[in-house]
Amino acid sequence: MESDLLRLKGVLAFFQDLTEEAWQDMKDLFSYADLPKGEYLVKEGEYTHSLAFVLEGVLRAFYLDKEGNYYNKTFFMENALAVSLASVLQRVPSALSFEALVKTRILVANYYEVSSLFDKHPCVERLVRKFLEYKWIKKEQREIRLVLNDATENYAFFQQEYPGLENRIPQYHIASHLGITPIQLSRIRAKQR
Amino acid sequence: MESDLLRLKGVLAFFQDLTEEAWQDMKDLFSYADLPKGEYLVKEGEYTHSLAFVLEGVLRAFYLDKEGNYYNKTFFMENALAVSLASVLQRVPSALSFEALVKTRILVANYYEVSSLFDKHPCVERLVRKFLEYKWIKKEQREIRLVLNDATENYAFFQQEYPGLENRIPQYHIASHLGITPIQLSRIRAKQR
DNA sequence: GATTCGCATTAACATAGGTTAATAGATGAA
DNA sequence: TTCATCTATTAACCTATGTTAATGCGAATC
Repeated sequence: MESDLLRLKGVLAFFQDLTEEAWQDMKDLFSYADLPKGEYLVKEGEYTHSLAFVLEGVLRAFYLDKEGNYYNKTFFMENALAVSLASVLQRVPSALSFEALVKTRILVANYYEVSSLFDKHPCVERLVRKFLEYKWIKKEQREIRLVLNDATENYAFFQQEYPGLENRIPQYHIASHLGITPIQLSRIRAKQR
Repeated sequence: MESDLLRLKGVLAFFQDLTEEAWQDMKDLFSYADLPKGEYLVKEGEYTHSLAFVLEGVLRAFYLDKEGNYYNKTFFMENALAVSLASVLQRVPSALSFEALVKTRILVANYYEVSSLFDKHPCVERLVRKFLEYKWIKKEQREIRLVLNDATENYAFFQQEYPGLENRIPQYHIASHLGITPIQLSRIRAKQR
């Protein structure tokens, strides 16, 4: 549907306005995909080129260590752009996996096809640069919060950052994102009531 | 001294080999600076363009919140490249301050002069890109460690990442980097003995 | 409808880490 | 040297969080 592409266009414009010609070339690179609950968009260890725009649903990007502990790095709700940046930029296997936590509908492009527009449309390269800078700042702020704040404060921040998400996915996924156990998250929620 | 520039060249080559012509243009952009203990290279709130290479000494990059709590984000020892990336890339005031923790000797360039070499020497732009990717990976790994590891594990990692630094700067700076109090760090060190 | 399973909550106990205060060693200034 | 200051350590106590286990609820399966 046309309105899905318009939503994408609007989100991209938050980072950088595109010329009409750039957008015409860009939008053709996206196609629809449906991810059932539990399906992976990117699996750890795979080479990936996916750049996904979430139309409906929720994805998580998570890291798994040798002992089997996992860490939910980021959630992607409606209108979020999901990409395994380190992997795509360096063309190395992804250290992260991306999984649909509910039935999810996305628009997905091949990042390398997008980057092939850079020479023809400098505004696309600028968009990517600004997106990277935005992610960099977000990452830096998160690092600071993890060190300076306790879990109660981080949970309050989570609720602002991902409105309503606490009612759409299991609590243990949120606990992992906060770096605590589901038991401790349950205590924090009990105090909040 | 020539050997100082050669050290810089060697460190840059870790990221990307430069053509001889690029290096000739690049090295002229650097000049010496001496920072007495306690002096700032970059102050929070300032616009900065500094790209510093540490010849001798230690710098810290730290963030200060409204309540006066500070967080030592990164230390820069010999052969490290110190730059307030978010600030330089976005040309916005730095959220971080950079301070010499001991008498420190650096080579310093204006990042914008370096970036003006991009068109003439694509290998310089590639070097910067690879440096950013390297920092991105480091940041991601640190985020994972902060969430999945406890302070004892993080201190062990710190000792590997910054060999010998625990004997060159006050313990409370290290505690801040680990997100704990100096008291807790003292307990961890006592157990280590 | 009965059963099973996944998930959230709670309790009880253990450990990690924060706070305050006292102490002592090291450093620097007079 | 002497004094003041800064820093690290330790103790005592408190809070946050982890671990294990029990409970109960709700969704999915049969």
